Amino acid sequence: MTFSQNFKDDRSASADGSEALDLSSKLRDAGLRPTKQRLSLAHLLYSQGNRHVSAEALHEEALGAKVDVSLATVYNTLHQFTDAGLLRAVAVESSKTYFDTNTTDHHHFFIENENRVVDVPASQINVSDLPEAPEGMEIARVDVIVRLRKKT
Amino acid sequence: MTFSQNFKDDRSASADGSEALDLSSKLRDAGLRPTKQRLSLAHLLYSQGNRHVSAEALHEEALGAKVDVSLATVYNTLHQFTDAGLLRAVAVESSKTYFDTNTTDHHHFFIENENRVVDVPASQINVSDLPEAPEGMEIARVDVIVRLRKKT
DNA sequence: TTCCGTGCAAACCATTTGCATAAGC
DNA sequence: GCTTATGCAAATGGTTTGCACGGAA
Repeated sequence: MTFSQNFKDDRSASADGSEALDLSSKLRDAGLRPTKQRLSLAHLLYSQGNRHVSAEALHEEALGAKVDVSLATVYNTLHQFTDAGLLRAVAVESSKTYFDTNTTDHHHFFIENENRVVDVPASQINVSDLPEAPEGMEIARVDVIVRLRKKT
Repeated sequence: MTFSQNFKDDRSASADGSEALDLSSKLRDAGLRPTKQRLSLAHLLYSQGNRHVSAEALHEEALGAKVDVSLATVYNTLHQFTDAGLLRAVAVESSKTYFDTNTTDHHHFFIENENRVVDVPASQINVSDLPEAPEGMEIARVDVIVRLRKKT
């Protein structure tokens, strides 16, 4: 369920193949066939703690790790993972979409001049007195984005 | 649509001068030459209370009102207004950028299936216990987006 | 074998840019 | 007149789609 943030060997599966099995079942549980590409991307995404990646960045990372995937497949995979609840799309005003490997309740810093997203644990921000949702609507989620800029 | 709209609390509504003069000075004060196109777009934006528009929607609205502007000029104008503090860009995950005529402190509902943005007064949401900004950074703004979906 | 997933390239859509013309001052 | 805006069309950048091939069940 949760992934250790301290992987000593982050490139290859452990000797008994347990990480590969973990990822396989994670995908299978989500209704996704554990194909080579999906497993490789899942490994890149989930073996380094919480991350915020764009499709393009993940694609380059994959190529750098000798994982041969097309950009289209990276997009498809990111969306499939998101639909399956394995990832979460983060809304910032930049034109790119960022995918967050942390799907638990939390918020974000957005560093304006670097276009970078950083997690803020839900416990560190208190949001209260939410307004009522209009008739027939319900609150799906509350996102808090704390925009940071360089101090002048 | 008309110049004779009711403004309950709008202090910029003119007492003796025309609205055109108001908009002219508003633009001038922002360091922008009050050209025909900018005045027309400002009129569309600011004569109907608070709005959230996309560039394309504003362009169509302008054409419908017999205001002849190109889409490129609409984009340029929206960004100039935003840089000048007359508008605010709203970040939602939709691929489009929305511009908000309300530049005061407030938050947003985002209606997921309609891709629509609605203001929430700052007074209706309480955000506290914000985390420290990292070294050398400061908090530029805190955006709260309450995502709404149709109740099932 | 039957599908589903993948790769590729072309398509798409929102947005930006370069450059010649037109408008403010 | 000198400068700044505008319009157009072409370029861009992120993302998506259609279709033929290849791999998983």
